[in-house]
Amino acid sequence: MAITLKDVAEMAGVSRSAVSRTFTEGASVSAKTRKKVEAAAQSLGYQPNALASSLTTGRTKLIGLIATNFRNPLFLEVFDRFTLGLQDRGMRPLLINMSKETDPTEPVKLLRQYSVDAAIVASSTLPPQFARAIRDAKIPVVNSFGRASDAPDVDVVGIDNEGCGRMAAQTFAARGYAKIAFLGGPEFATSTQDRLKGFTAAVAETPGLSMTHSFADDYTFSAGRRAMNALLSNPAEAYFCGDDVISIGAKSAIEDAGLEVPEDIGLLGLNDMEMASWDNISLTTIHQPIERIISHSIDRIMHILNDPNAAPESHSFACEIRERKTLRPLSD
Amino acid sequence: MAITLKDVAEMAGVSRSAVSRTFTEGASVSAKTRKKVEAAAQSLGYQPNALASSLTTGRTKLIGLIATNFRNPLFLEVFDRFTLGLQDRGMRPLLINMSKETDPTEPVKLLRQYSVDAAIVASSTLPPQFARAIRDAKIPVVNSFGRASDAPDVDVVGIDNEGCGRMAAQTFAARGYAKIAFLGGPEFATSTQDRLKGFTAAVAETPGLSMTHSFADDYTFSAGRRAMNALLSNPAEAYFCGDDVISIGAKSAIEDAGLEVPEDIGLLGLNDMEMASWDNISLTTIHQPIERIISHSIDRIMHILNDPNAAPESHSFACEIRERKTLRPLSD
DNA sequence: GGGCGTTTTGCAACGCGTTGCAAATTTTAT
DNA sequence: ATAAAATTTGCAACGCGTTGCAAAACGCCC
Repeated sequence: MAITLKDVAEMAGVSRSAVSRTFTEGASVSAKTRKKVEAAAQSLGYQPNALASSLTTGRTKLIGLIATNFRNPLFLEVFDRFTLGLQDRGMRPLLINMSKETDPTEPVKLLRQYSVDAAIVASSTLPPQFARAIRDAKIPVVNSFGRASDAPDVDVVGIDNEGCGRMAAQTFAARGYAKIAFLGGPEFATSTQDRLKGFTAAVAETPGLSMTHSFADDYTFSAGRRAMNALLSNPAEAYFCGDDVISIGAKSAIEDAGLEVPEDIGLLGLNDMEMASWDNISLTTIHQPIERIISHSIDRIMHILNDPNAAPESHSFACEIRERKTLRPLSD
Repeated sequence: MAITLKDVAEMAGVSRSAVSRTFTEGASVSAKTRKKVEAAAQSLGYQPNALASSLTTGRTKLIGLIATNFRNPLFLEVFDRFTLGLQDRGMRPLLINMSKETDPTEPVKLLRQYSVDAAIVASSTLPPQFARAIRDAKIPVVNSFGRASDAPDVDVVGIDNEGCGRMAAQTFAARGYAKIAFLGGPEFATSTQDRLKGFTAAVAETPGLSMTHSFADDYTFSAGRRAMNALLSNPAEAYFCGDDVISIGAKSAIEDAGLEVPEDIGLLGLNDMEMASWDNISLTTIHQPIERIISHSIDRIMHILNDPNAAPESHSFACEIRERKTLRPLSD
């Protein structure tokens, strides 16, 4: 069927090894055989079979890319950057959709069946044990958007969620909001928990601040809307939402109730996805440096591949406020 | 390193073939050897190596999924549904990002190196020759969101773009708009061309209608905004935009200029992505049945895999208007 | 031209499973 | 119990490349 090594070898009048070596970086072939082989390969349209070669080399250049939030606009950028970044380094992303399930058994099986070189868990909602299960199967893994740790047992790169929580509360305080609230994403997510922790701590440290908290059960417009509707009977002055889309849903509920943002209720999002800056949305939000998170994640993967015994590291990037129109201006 | 067939065979005290057959659908193994083998496999944690087996079976269950519009929110649904649909059928998507390039040589090489069983070109902007190049490499392919044809040389599933163009013009006419316009997506895309064709035809057939046309150079908010800004010196009464995000960008430009939608200018989108229905956007748009397009695409792929000589088919789904708030109500 | 050190080359085995075939075993029929 | 049919099993070759090793070819020096 397809053209193989052997075909090229015969046509070029050399051994199969010679052909193999011409296609192997840094192998020993004389200029003249290389020439012959390349000519033959060219004329036959030969493409080395990456999977066959992986059998002996043990490298497939396949990277499992596991994600959960397929419907969240943030992931447009995430997929775009991961695929491009991996492609640039000669790796191929094998995409695994875990939005329906959180049990690691199946995906781990799959990663092994396809002998991926490594896996990236790109999710802020999968529990830490998910990535751990992959590591336990001896597959190098980094958990992007995961929970930072001082003593990580798996590589993690993400943001400083606690810091974001603090920043949110401080931002509210600086703008004169006193009765503030945390409207997180799914409660079980570590990112939500950590942000709440930071938020709560900052409130405790700042005189005059009081808080309540609640959660949206999904990173969606309708979940945000639902959650805010439930709060409107006795609303806080400002809400720190777990995500931009949740914020937008919340805003919709607020406006439907005849209230205004930011006059009646302030809203602070998180992520800074592209649409947050669109002027009919114009959401004040905490920017997450996705580009850096992803390029660092890929760097870690490549690093671990070169040094399989590298100790796991945890890296969290700081975030910053993007001032737009859903929060009162700074009070002076 | 990893557990192999041989290990299991030794532990179970049977031949390698026996083990292989236990894991092969419909192979002949007695109940008692199967039991022994399964016990051994279980205790060793054996996972058959899909890539090694692909060598002899010729099937990898890998499907190349090629996309271009990684930043368009429509693709959230596209990726979600494709990955889930393929997973359900035991296939694995190998994701290829072609947003930076349109030359098929590299991706075709890649598809061959990884011996994908088939490829899906999920793009309305890649030219038809792209999918054709894959077919020429003897890789089964379907072009989702591609250009329909009476005599397709590649499987295509998409929407009736010409019909959408007509529908847009007729919708405008029915609402009393006379001076209407087409604000397409990228001009080179066949989808844009076909819609323009249908739009133009319907204008010609309908007395009292006049039209102009122009293009946004990308499926983005800023491209839509830019394009509309250029038109505002002498605007039409209503615009049929090539995409919802373009519409949203256009709306932003209109409102910035102090005009109102739909009072001053009507806007009709296309795609009906989730955010179009959010009430702070509330875009009247033409709904594209993505779910059906994708499930039909996957069905075609599976069909071609079962019958490699299946003649290419072209299937286009009808679209329908989703009435919201960017167009005047029906005049009676 | 002979001797010595390098490079290049091919052989053959290997990686992990699959499969045609013939031998061995089990089942069924008599 | 025996013969015939049906099933199950193992052997060995194969799929496509890679790689350690020894042999061959090359280059260099005297």
